[in-house]
Amino acid sequence: MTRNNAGRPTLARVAERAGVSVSTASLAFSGAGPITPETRDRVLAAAAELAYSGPNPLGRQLRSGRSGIVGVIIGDNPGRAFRDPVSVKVLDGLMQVLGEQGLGVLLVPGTSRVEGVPVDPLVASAAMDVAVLVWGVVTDDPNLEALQRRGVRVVVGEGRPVEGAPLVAIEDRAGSAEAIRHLVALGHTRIAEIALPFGREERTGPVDAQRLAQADRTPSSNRLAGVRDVVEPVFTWETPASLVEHGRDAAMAILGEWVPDSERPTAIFAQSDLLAAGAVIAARELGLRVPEDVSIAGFDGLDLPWLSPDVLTSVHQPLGEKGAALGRAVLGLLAGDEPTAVTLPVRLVQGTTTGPAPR
Amino acid sequence: MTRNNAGRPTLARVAERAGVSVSTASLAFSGAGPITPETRDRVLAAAAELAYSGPNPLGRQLRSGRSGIVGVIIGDNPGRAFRDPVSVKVLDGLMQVLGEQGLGVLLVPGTSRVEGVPVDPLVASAAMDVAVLVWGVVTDDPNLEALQRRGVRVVVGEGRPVEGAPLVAIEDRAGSAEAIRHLVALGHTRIAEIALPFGREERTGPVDAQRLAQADRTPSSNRLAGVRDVVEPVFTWETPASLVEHGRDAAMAILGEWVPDSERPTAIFAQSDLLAAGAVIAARELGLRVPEDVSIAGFDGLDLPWLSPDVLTSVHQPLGEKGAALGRAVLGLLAGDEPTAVTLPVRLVQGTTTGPAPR
DNA sequence: GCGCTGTCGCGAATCGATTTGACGTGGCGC
DNA sequence: GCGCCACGTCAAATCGATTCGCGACAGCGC
Repeated sequence: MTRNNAGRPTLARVAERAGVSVSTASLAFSGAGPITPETRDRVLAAAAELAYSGPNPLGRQLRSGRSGIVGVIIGDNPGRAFRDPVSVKVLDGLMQVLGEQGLGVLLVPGTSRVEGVPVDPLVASAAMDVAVLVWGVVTDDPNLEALQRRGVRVVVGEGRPVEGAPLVAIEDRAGSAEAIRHLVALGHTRIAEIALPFGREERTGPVDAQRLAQADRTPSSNRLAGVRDVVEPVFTWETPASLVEHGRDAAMAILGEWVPDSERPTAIFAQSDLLAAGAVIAARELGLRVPEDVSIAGFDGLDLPWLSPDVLTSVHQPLGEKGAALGRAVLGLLAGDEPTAVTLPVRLVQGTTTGPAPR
Repeated sequence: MTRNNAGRPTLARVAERAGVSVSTASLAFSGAGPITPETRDRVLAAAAELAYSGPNPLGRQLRSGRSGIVGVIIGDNPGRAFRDPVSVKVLDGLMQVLGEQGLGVLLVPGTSRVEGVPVDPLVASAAMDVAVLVWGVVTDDPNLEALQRRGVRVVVGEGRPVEGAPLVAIEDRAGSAEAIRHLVALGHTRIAEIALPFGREERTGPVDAQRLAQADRTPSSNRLAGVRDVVEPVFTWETPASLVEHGRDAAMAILGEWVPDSERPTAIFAQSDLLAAGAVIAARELGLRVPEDVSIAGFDGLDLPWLSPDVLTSVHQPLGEKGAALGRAVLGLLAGDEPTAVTLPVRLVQGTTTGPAPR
């Protein structure tokens, strides 16, 4: 096994060449502690001659007990997780804040690829100072358990509260309720709903009361509740992920020809913008006009240029700010602050996809 | 400064409790070396009692000289980098391969946020065994220089060859040429081109010969060359990024009303599918039929359900496989293999967006 | 019963840095 | 001129694990 850094100079060699002790050489680089400019320059000169490019992070990390790495547990492999711009924007805000403190983001798959092993090996043993669980922590989450057992502190985004862990959430319930009130105010009475995955296992298809009772995952369960704070939807369809094609499939089932015109929902509330966009596309393909024949509202407030000329009516959530709040929670944890819970506000923004109910 | 792992048990404590030496306890966990089942069980039992969850990765890393971390230098902040599904798919393939070996992916911004500092602090000092430069290495790339100075080995994707670094590329030039030949065979003579960023600084707008001579970045410069292997485009527009809105803007300029019908290009080749999709949307908005009035071809072979009912004619590249090849290159480097260059094949797939030239 | 062989556990060195308390020196105050 | 203080440097301990070579002990064959 070739060692990774075979033959590279060490601080000891630099110190020797500069004619100082290792401790002094360390001071020259870290700047923590008294040292005369001449001594430091001598050390730096020696370093330059040896092509020494600064202290080995591994040594520093062991000594300080910190890796400078924040693990981000993404619900699935990136191929799926990052197809949704929502995740990307949150990650962006998070990296922004962490980057300013020199902290790096380690991407960790949230599902195990290996049968019989509950979590990814990285969850179980990669070096990280804090882990961020970005989406949908469920009860008895195996990742959460593994991390806590290791003593890795955790920040939770959009999940159920975890003892001792900061939580960053948004007003899922109130926002959903607001969207529905908007539809009701427009005269809609037959409102259908396209839901994000809310159960432990993935399913697709219509949802009945029994299935609904198993709603366990956030944020979908909160959004389900928000809808029901206002009306009982006439139809709910469960999707396996927040993707355009699933929204399209759902809307096809909701609006398809087999539904008598008199019973067809006049409005659809989708729990994400990508699902809503899929619904718009399905409506177009079915020859239905949006919003004259059917109104469609989403959740997230994404900018979707390809849906042009339509602009989604959507519950806007501050995605970058959510990521930033997660980042600040991480920093707080590292600084030893008491964990707190943050709930960010949302706001309904009307686009062109909702209008008065057809008569 | 609170140490991160204050009070957590160490291997030494476990060994003490189990009544064995530290070295034996280490063997119990690593499994490398002879140890009787009874001894190992005693150690594991002691570990369980102390809630010791396995060797501290930091200690292990220092000793082995390896961090188990692969840095992925993303050209920009993730907010921009991952808006393109191309990046996501490559990252997915990469993580797949690395994950199997227990290697983690550290996301590193490729641009510095701080004035005067050429690279992100993570590039300069984060622990990583190998760095992957995924997109468009330019000559004198500051990231590349910083990494090489540190002695971090590098894998290059889609860039100019780097001494001692494995390279993974695709047949950009041949693929572009094939797309153009397809258009020519359909009778198109006035072909316009929408280019990915190809210069060092970002620009938007029409491109003249002088600007073209500055083409420095891959893969765009190769695709430019491929087009010119077949015909000279009548018009080239440069975009700042591979995004739908930029493709739309470009196509608006190319197809807009100010262009006399007799001079309007009858076909557009875009260097990415997102750009091509933007062009399709622009054509729709301008009331032009695709492909009757204008043919549009892209590059990447993305699945774009929201472009429905259109399906892009596109040069398909094996994105996941590209990521996997990058991953294998990383593993090869770590195993000490001689670096090699890989070029993956592409393949033109006809969709519904190209057809015979209008007469 | 002696010696040889193989197995398993142990001690100590090592990875590369940080940090603390001690020490020497030179300057200054009284 | 003596003593004290401040400043800068250094030696040594420490972080937590891995690994190598040695030694002890048990079993076996003759």
